[in-house]
Amino acid sequence: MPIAGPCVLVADDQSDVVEALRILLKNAGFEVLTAGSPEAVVSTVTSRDLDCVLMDLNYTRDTTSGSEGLDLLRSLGNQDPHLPVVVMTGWGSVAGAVERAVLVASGGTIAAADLALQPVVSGQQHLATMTLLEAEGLLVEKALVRHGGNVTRAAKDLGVSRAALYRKMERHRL
Amino acid sequence: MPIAGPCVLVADDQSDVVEALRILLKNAGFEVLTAGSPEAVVSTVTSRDLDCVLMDLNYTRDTTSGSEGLDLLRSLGNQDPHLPVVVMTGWGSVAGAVERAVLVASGGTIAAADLALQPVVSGQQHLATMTLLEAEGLLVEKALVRHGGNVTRAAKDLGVSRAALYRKMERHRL
DNA sequence: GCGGTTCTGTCCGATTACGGACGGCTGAAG
DNA sequence: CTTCAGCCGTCCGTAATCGGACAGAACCGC
Repeated sequence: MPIAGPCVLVADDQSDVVEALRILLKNAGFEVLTAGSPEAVVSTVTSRDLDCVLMDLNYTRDTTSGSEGLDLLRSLGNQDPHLPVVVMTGWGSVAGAVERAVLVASGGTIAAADLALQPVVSGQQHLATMTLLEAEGLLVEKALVRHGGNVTRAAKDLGVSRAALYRKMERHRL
Repeated sequence: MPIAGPCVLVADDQSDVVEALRILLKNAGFEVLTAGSPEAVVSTVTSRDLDCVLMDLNYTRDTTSGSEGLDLLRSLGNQDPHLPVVVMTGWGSVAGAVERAVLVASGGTIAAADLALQPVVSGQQHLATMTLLEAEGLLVEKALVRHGGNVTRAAKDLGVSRAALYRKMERHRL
C-alpha cells in the first residue's frame, strides 16, 4: 500500500478549519492527519513519521494560561528539531512561518509542502479593517513566530523591552 | 497643441521622488506637473485644470506643526471637492488612498489613473521588518487618510479615544 | 435666526505601561 | 568543575498614556 504523498499533520481546535484543510491538502496529494489539541499533536508526532506539521497558534478551549500554542511550538522543537513546522497565524500566516520552517527543515520536503500550501491557506486579514490593539497582537504573534518563541529577540525586533513584550503577550493571550 | 493625456500634479518635498514619478508618469502617457510644497499645490490647483493630484502626506521642511499634509488634504477638499486626490503614504499607499479617491471622484478618470499608478508607485514597506511604533504610525496614517482627516472616525476605527489618537498623531508628526 | 448634531482641540486625575535590575536556569567553552 | 553568555520570568518606582469632559466652531434643516 503506497503512501499517497508527504504526510502532513493539521492541528487546530476549530474543527471546520481542520476539515477544510484536510480536504484541500488531500486533493493536493498529501496524506493528512489531524489533531484538535496540543496533546493530540504531541502524541501523533511521537507515534507517526511526519513530513510536516501545520499548526494553529491559538488554542482557547480548556485552558487558563492561554499560551499553549507557543508551548507546543517549543515542545515540538525539543521533540524533533528537524521536523518542519508551519505555523498558521491570523494574518500573513504561511509566508511568515516559512522562514522558521526553512530554518528548521533538514531536507527539501518543506519547500514542496510550502509551495503547495501557499495558495491553499487563505483567510489573511487586511490591516485596513483592524483596530490598533488587534494589529499589535498580530505583530507580536508574528514576531514571536519569526523567532521561534524567543522573547528577547522578538522584543528587540519590535522595538520594546522584554518586560513590555511579556505584558503584551499576556494581554493578547499568547 | 494637443494635451498628451490626463494631467496629474505630483506633490512631494523630496525632489528625487518627484523626479522619479514625473519620468514614470510621463512615460505612462500623463501630462505631469510638480509641486514641492503645500503652497505650490494650492496655487497650481487654482491656476490649472487638473485631472488628479498625487500627493505625499509628510512635509517636514520649513515647519514646526508637522500637519501640513492633512491640512493640505482638507484644503483641497474645500477648494474642489470633486478633484481626485491620491495620497501617497509610507505603506500600502495607493490602495488605501483609492478608497477616498473613488469617493471623491466625479468621473471615471480616476479609475484609469489609479490603474496606471498602481504598479508605478512602489516602496511599500513590509510589516515583518517593522517596529511596533513604526507600525502604529503607519496604521494611524492609513486610518486618517481613509477618513479624509476626520479624527473622530479614524479614532473609532482604530479602537482608541480621540485624545489618544491626537497624542499618537503628534508622536508620529502627522 | 435658532436648536440639533458633529467635530475639534485641550485639560486633568486615575490608571496603566514602561524598562532597568535581579536571581535563577541552561548550555557551551576553557 | 568553573567561568561566561544568553535567556527567562518577575518586581518596582517613575513616567507616560488613558478616556471622559468641556467649550468653541462649523454645518445642517427648519
